[in-house]
Amino acid sequence: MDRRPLRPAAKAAAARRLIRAAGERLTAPRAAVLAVLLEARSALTHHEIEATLATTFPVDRVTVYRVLDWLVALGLAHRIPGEDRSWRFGASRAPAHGPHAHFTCTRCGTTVCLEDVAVPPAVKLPRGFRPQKVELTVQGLCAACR
Amino acid sequence: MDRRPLRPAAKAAAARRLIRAAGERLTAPRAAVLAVLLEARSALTHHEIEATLATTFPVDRVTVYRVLDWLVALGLAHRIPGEDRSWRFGASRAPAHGPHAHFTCTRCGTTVCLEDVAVPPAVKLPRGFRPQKVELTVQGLCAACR
DNA sequence: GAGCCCGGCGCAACCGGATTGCATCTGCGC
DNA sequence: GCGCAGATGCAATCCGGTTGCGCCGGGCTC
Ligand SMILES: [Mn+2]
Ligand SMILES: [Mn+2]
Ligand SMILES: [Zn+2]
Ligand SMILES: [Zn+2]
Repeated sequence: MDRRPLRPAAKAAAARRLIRAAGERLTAPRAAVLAVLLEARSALTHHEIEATLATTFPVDRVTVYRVLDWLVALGLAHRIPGEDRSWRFGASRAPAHGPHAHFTCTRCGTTVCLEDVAVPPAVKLPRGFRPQKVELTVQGLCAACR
Repeated sequence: MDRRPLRPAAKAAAARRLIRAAGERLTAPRAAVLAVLLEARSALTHHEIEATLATTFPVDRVTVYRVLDWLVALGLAHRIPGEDRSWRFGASRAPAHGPHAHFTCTRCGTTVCLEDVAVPPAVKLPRGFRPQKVELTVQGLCAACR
């Protein structure tokens, strides 16, 4: 999987700006984790985030978990359940990051957001069921794995 | 969650018939696990299956895992990834059990197959990506939990 | 700039679903 | 019935994620 950073310095600054704008306490681990998500070309597992940070700014794995939870609660990131019983995290770029589909490669596990795929807003449910959220995931092979 | 059996004896016979028809070795744990799935009104976790069997025909939990894998590989059951990092299993009733959506209650965890909800057959993917399977999951509250 | 304090951090222990290794048992073809 | 490939049971292990707790430091107050 390709997760080369896109303009690391700019993303680090953007991360700090986003945290400040949210009125939250700015700490080095928070900025570092969010910067990694902003730089990434795909949604990352906890392990991938930790590994990316290891070379530049090691952060305790529990802290990474807690920062990710916090980012999700804040709406700055979203959590994507995976086939492999681990979660992947992606930055929520737009302020009101709407529902969107995801693609997961069955071979390498890479997961990307499909921002422009419309998720069916409503499906027919059994009587009395109330929908809250719709999740649409496409599985297949990514361009690199074909 | 309601998982009262639907005609247990008939389902047990159906389970044995399905395994025989598949040309596979018929063992007591296999028949018992498949019967539980056929009787269930919703998709069950490994734990729920084990608990259901405990009263009538206790099966080692590792065996349950292995039987479930085997049923999925055989196409007699399908595996639904859940929000809670556990899997749920449902019998695949039709021989060519097509793609269908699922509903998961965010309160009690009950997961049911929505056999009649059309899953979008094709979504626009990035260049070079090849789709294999589409998964559509609706989260919300079930009738009992509202 | 120094001090305070609450919330964030690191560390170690823990949890639970799932997997693996291996010896024993058994369904079923002969 | 026999034999054996393959299924089962048991114990140990793995691994993603969580919890408890003492220390630390970001940011407000003056
Ligand atoms: Mn996404
Ligand atoms: Mn189903
Ligand atoms: Zn791939
Ligand atoms: Zn419910």
